Amino acid sequence: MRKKLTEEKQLEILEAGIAAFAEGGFHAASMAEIARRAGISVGVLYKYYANKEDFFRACLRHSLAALERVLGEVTAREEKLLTYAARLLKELRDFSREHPSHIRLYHQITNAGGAAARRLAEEVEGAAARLYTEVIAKAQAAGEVRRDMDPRLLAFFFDNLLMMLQFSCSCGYYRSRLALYWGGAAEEEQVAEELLKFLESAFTLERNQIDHRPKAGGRGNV
Amino acid sequence: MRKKLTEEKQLEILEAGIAAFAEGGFHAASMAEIARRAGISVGVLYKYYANKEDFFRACLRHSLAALERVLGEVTAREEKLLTYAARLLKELRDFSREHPSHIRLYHQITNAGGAAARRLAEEVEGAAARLYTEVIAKAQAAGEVRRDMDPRLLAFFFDNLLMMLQFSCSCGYYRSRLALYWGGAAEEEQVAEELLKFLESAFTLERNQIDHRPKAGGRGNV
DNA sequence: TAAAGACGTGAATATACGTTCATGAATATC
DNA sequence: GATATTCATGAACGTATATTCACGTCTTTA
Repeated sequence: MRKKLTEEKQLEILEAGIAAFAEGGFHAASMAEIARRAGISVGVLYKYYANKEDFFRACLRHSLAALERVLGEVTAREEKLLTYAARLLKELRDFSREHPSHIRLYHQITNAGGAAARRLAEEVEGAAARLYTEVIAKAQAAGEVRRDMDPRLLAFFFDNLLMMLQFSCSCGYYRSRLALYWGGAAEEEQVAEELLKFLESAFTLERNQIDHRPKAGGRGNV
Repeated sequence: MRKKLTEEKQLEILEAGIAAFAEGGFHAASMAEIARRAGISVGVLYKYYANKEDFFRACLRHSLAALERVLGEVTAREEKLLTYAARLLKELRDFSREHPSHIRLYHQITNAGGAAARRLAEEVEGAAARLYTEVIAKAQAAGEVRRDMDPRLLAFFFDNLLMMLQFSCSCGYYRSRLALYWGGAAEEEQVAEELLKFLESAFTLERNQIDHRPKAGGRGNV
């Protein structure tokens, strides 16, 4: 009997799907085009996956698993929050350099891709949310980080900035948007470095105000 | 002769298109469905617009114009940066409460919607980029804001946070993502307020370091 | 009031795409 | 080497939808 598709070939198919879906979303990608890209026939797609949506979910799972692996590898050790953030940033940057389509695909599901897809993504987001919140809460306890803000919101803003940096490196629109701000030859390295400086201040109150004003409200001015 | 569509009707059509395109992107929306929503026949759509893409661009233009108007109304007066930011935040929040689809549509074109659509969006983004950068540079000159970072990047991070807040209020995925962090009953007001605190610190270095270290690099730790 | 012109209508058309299935090639078994 | 079995192939089918156009209706004009 003819051999089944090798595992590498199956991964190749998933990658082709991810690339296709990442470009214009679920509807824009066509099964025939995906098959052509992967160097197989449409029939094979339907032998391995029930239909387009099923295949889409498989692509998504594959992509999110990779993302989750990165996140897991950068578990917080005993270290300063900003050291952790710097490590995270570097890993994410490496990841999006190697697999830009994965980031683009993630971005796609943020505005399309049915309830099932959304739930998958929310699993990863949820894990990140818990992780970041915990790390930040610890840093607060250690007196490293301001205590006048809820750690959950600090984590939220932190993740927002991380996400936008990812998108700005991988997604077409956000890339040129960054160029609008920073000029054509955007040095991602430098942007990441500056983001750390930005975060450092954001996580800190002026030193004489840490520990002193657990409910700071609006104090004077900048 | 039968009267042409009133101007209100034409706006209604645009709004129907915006709502439809905002939901699942260009491909997911169907002309027939849009016509039904607007209470007209498909024929009319093709009398007023050459084709689907032309209509899409018209929707986009209409939507972006509204956004640009808001941005224009909140021009920076002589005031502290954070006062400006607070005003901007409030106006944007009002806008996205009234026209959530406009925000969602904007979000859509960040990952689909051809080169022409992208150029339209970049016009608005470019205007915002220039505006924010200038306001921040002024604040730096006035000694309100740290000088160890490029105003363009400060503006970039600032806009990133604003955008994410908008999305978190208007777009389905981002709404539930915020809920992951902040719990179900997300009080947008409070998130916005806390964002201001976050920004306040981010824009500031510890006071004794303002003006003293124009190239601060990584100083100690949080 | 009648004829002409302007305009909206929605069934009909063409096309693109998801999905299926009859076919044939490759491998295993004897 | 013959047969059976497994699997990929890609043309064919059905459906969805962008687009068109012959028609009907309403308004103007004389």
